[in-house]
Amino acid sequence: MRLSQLFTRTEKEAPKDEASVNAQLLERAGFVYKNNSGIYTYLPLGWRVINKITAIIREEMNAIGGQEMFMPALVDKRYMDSTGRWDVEVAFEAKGKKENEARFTLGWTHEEVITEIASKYISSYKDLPFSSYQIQTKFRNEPRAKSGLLRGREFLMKDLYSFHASEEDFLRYYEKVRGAYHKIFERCGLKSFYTLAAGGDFTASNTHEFQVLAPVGEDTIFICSKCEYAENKEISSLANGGLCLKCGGKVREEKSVEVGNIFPLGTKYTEALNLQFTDERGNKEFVVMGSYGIGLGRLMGTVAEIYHDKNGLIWPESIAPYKFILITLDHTKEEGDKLYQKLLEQGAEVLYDDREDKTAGEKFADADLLGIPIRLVISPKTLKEKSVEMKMRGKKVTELTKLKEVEEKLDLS
RNA sequence: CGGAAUGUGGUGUAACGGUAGCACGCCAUCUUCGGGUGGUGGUAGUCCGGAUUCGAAUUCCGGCAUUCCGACCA
Repeated sequence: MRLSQLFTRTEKEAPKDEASVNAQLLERAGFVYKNNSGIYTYLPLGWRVINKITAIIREEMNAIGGQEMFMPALVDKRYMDSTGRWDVEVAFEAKGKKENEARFTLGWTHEEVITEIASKYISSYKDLPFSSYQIQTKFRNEPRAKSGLLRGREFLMKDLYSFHASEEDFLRYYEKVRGAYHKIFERCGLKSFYTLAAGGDFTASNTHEFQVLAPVGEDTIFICSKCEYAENKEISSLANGGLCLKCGGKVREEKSVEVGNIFPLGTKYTEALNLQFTDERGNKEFVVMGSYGIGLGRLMGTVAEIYHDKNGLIWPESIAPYKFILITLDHTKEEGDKLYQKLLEQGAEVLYDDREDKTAGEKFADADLLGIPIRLVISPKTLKEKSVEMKMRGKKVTELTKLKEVEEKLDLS
């Protein structure tokens, strides 16, 4: 992508109507646009990041047998009535303009919907286990959207649902999802703490959250400094400075962002929607269920909260919108074009700052703000050495690489 | 939903109740060319509705929006 063609532009000053670091940087850099409180557009650069995250999530979900599908965002009232979740506070209602038309909720979760669908295809223990996920916009009328992408009213979510013949089988899968989630967050550059928590509207039993430590987080968790056992403060029996129940290590209190959660649902939904199967002995049993969520925007926002410096974003390579940013200085566009073509031919993801009306300072400042991992500079200075200068975002050192050797020296994939 | 703050060109800001100004951006042009270069000309604004007043960006009332604190948070 040529920067001269990119339709967004960076902003020198932080927007005055955003206080959180993630929103300030992502808006300044042109990754997102705020349409309303808690409602954001992903602009081209931001959408690339989302797609990177999506790809990672898909890989890990597929690896544990999740089958991707896509459910309606308009969820008929009958679904939510089946479990008494029509009148929840966060639900948006949607209906046509005419009187007495069907009423819908804008999907804020899909347990009811997928359970009904599953009831068509699951009738025997042989049909189980089964798990399926989707990546879709969720709508929740949050009483207070806040912190940029961290708590929105409309947001992308990966929701996975699993169905099992027994509690034991469910628990085995639960642990698999746990592993997959840790991998996902790790691949996005985040260290997540597996945290015992409450289930809210979803289930009466305890659930687990994946928490990433960050001051901006709205959750407070207790973590054992030794074994990393963690509990959400809202249900915790631990105390700051106290001792861990598991290993006796010292417990500390931290602010954190809930980037994912996993819920044991038991038979709450399968009973409500009468999803039963016939077991080996011919008995009818209710299917045991779990649901597992990850907010994509929140994940992206959390990465921005953690990976930045005073000059801007610092994307982990795995989810950066582009791996390289190529800058030309002082009328070296011709050589820049050549290298850009070469990189493209090698399949490299490169953002090319070919703007001729910008000074070196502006280009460097933009490269920093955008947070592209590897910066390549071509200038009269480097060309004298028949080289291109390389610098990693967030590091001070630069090194020269011969133009001829770019392909061998750089990992272009 | 309770509390607080703030709404001025695209962005960030200034203006005692009395000419809406500055910087950045953008357009044109010249200049400069390794960390937001310098000049000249141009472009564009008081959230919405009402009230007070000779006169309202400024005061008052109502609304809407955004942010923050709290409640809530699958």
